[in-house]
Amino acid sequence: MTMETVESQHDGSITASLTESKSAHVQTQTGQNSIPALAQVAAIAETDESAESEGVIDSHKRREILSRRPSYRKILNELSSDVPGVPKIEEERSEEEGTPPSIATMAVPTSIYQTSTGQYTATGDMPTYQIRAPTAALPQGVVMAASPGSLHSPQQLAEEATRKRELRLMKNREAAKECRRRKKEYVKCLESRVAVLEVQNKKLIEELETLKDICSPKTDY
DNA sequence: CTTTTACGACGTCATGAGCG
DNA sequence: CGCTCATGACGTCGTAAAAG
Repeated sequence: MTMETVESQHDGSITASLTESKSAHVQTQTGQNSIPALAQVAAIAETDESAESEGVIDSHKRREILSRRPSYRKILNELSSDVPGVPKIEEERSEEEGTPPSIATMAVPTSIYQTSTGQYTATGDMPTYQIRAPTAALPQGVVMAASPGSLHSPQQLAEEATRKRELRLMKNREAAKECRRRKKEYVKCLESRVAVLEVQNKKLIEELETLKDICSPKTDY
């Protein structure tokens, strides 16, 4: 698929500013764009007229501008500390924090799937995914057993590399799912906060009108 | 009924942040 | 400094709804 289709890509959720991110992507290959980051870019673009008038945006600076913002959890938790009404994104792995990540069966909080055999079986109506069957399946439970120093033959090295790759992919897969979940939660919280603030705003406006009526005597003559 | 479109979810890659 | 985690970007797939 070519790149121009990206524009019409419908990544439904929050990739509203693909054009912006594309330009950033081209320049810095970071592509680390986000909504708050965009806001920052806009804000800085406003205040940093001089730099822009020179026509040269220091790539390093741009990099900083586009650098990754704190995680959703951080933002939301900071928000929630300011505003009592905003719920926190809960730390769901608080208990299994100490457990090594390379466990065969992971205690996924939502219990969406199992990873015991490299097969991702979704419960409910979710589709079933299968990891591309590696030539040497992950030796579940003995992950990280062999140290690189003990490997000799190229084949062993290749197997080790494959195993490491599969492990990394599996972890990243989980991380991506979790990240999306948090993102959705984050958006929901923001939406609910908007609703609350709108109500608040409306009330304040009404109050203001009432006070105006009270304080300003009728000027009938 | 078939095709098109929109959307959500996923897997993977790249990369910055943070930690030991 | 290397490693792991978090997340944006991208491409793909499945599905529901609309259009033909």
